[in-house]
Amino acid sequence: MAEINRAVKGTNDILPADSHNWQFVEGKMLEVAALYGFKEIRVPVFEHTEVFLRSVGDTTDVVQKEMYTFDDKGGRSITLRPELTAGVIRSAIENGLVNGALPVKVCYIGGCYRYEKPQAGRLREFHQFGVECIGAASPNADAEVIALARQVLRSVGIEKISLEINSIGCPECRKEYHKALKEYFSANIEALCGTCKDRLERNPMRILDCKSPICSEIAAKAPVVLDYLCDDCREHFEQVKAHLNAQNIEFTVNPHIVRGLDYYTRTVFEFVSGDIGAQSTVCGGGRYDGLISQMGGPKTASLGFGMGIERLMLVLENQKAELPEAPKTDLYIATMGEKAAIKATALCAALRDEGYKAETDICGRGLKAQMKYADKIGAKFTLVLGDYEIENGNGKLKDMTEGTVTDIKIDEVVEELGEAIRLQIFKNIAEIM
RNA sequence: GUGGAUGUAGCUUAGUUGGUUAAAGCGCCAGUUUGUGGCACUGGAGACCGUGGGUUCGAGUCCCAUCUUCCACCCCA
Repeated sequence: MAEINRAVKGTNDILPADSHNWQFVEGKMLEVAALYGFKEIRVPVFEHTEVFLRSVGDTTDVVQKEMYTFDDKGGRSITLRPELTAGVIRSAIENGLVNGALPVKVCYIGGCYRYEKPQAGRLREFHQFGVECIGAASPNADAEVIALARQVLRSVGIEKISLEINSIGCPECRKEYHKALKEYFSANIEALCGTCKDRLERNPMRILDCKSPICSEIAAKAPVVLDYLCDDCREHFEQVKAHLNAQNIEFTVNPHIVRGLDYYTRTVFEFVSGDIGAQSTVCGGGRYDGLISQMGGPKTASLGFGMGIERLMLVLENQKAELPEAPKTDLYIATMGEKAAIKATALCAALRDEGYKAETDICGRGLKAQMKYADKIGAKFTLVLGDYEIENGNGKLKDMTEGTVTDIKIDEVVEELGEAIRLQIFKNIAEIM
């Protein structure tokens, strides 16, 4: 196929047959976030490249090899956002939110862009839902944010998913830990895989979640972060766990989860699914107490998470979760002849004013074809309009699931349809009971 | 960036050891006395066989390159 009708590698279309699922999921996300007092924030898809260098970290893979960066016509270096936290924090500082009432609770839904090789659950354009809780230092903030993520997952129908948490400490205790790790791995350097040898200098914590069997065997006996936490960090982590337990949120402490973005401190967590292939993290987040000052704002303890919507969709699909059906047309008006077409236009307008989904033929097709179409789109009712109905004002309303027909007055179609739909709903309820 | 698999109508596929005008099912459109969808029947549209080279008298079938999609590594949501 020619390039003109092919989507860019790693991008996906959300087609009309699926869009209602996205609307459902996104609706739940905003709804649940609102329960915790989080309001939506919308920030640009691109930022000055510097925003991401400073926040995500210029030694991370995301920055080093995955960013869509270009110069605009004014000579600015621009980058399509690889994640949303950086832009949201930039906005919070720029607009003075961090100087207002704290905590600032915001959430977002939007596209992110990373130049990676696509595979299951990984795209070059993907969508994230996330929250940022700015100016909340207490451990119950951590638990609240985790609870929010969990409630979102449950509200869309995901029960089977596990929560893993860890603390990677503050810059103070991490320094000690890094030293201990380097010593430990240096002693075993010959056995490590190639990438891990590199990681030893750059970021020794990454060796902990290496999947090579030899490395992970060595890593299993490595010093554990939790043993190196300073008193404050340890106490914070204990409190986070206590607040999670208080809400009956199950979790496992996994000392090997290490987030790949530089800004994380103390609490980090992931929601992981075994149902979607190798890219199993559906939601990842944590605390970033140093980020805001690092970006030129006041020192403000904060945290948040990002949730991959495509991955969440995969989980729903693979766990065969039940999603609401797409909304169907209430009434399809099949017409025969010019006069009927004009009448149908008027009736549809009246129905739509009252909030009913009404459609009529706009292709100039025959009656049979129109009925077929009404069937295909799942119309609840149909009404045939021809010379006869126009002349004496009476018509037959057909219930498409039952096949039954009732006489109605054309000019009272709004009331008649409303009544018919109510009857249908009662009947469905009666059947369920 | 590395490795493996893949590519024939909108979808799912068939296509013999290379041999004329590339098949089928589903879907789409139209008909089976302009008055009622689901069933059946009939007909129709729709494919430069992913793309570009090469081998050959001849390539959807063989070779090379390239791209896409899928899976894994790396990394992340």
